Amino acid sequence: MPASDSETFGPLLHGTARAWRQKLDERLKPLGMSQAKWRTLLHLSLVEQPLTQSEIASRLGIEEPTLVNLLHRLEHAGWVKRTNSEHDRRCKTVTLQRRAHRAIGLIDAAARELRYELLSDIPRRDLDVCMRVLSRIRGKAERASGESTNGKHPANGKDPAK
Amino acid sequence: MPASDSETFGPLLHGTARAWRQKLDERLKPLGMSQAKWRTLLHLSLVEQPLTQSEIASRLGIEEPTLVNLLHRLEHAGWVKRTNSEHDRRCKTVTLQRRAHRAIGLIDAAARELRYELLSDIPRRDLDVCMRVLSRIRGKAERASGESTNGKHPANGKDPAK
DNA sequence: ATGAATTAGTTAGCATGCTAACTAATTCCG
DNA sequence: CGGAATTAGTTAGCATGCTAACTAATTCAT
Repeated sequence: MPASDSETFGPLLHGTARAWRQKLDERLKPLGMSQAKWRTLLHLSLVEQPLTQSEIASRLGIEEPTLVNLLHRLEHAGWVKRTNSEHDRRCKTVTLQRRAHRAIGLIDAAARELRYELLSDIPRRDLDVCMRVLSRIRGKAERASGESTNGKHPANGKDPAK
Repeated sequence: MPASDSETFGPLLHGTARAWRQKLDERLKPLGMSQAKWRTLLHLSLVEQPLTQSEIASRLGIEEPTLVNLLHRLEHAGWVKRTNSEHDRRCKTVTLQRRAHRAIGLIDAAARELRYELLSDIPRRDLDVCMRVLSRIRGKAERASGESTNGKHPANGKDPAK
């Protein structure tokens, strides 16, 4: 039974992502930060123009209600500020507070340090292969909801209970 | 800048795992199931002896309180039953209900089908490389909490607010 | 120009994960 | 034996994600 038994790919993928996130969260905790919050701040710091909430959600790849919640926490802790847009009264734009500008360097350094620890001794070529495989899987999982790539599988027969 | 910019490895890993889980949950939904629940049932179905809760948590790689919650839902929906152990009154053993035995085949087929769709056209060798890389990363992320591999980074300066 | 459709944001409610702090039972040791 | 330490399970409270259903504002189409 090779280490590559594809039965185990799902759990392995899931477990690796979880372990990485947990490790990062553990390191960011003393800074009052977490991966989800940090990612948000980072995206905000990379643009000049303030973004609207839906733009941010889209960049982060999360749903709007998830972001609303996240922003509540970020705003409450003084990392960001929400401002009603002039032009479109539906929109709010989100800007970083000074505090965030000051902290982002530190936070980013912790993330980069972890990345280095986890990836540095893995051969570049293997990493490349791995990233291509992941991209491909993610692409397929995100595209196409119902349609099987092959014609097989009715994929449903009964709806037990409920 | 190649597609393999290691800056993007974290988000890619995280995003791929999320896309996979979401796709599976979407397919299991009509069966009243989800990835977390299904994994639990699957582990229970692979042993003859009923397991205790702590054994299950350990096999699933989740914390006990997380499992307690999960089992509440599984029990409430009639998938499993909890029984007080005779020998050790602290323990409870968990067994599958008939309903679960009947459904597991269906559920497993859906999971296997998805795995096939996502992985089948990826060259075996690439998949092997990818799995080895992931294993290595997970191993490093799970081991060793504080110790940096290099001596750099004071990694802390202020504990803002809170 | 106005009613329908769309878009931005929110709230409510759930699922899945965590840590901290607790109870009850068992085991370990002196 | 009997108190200390350990183990199993729980509760409480939070973070991060989701969908569904809602309000308010804007845009589109007739």
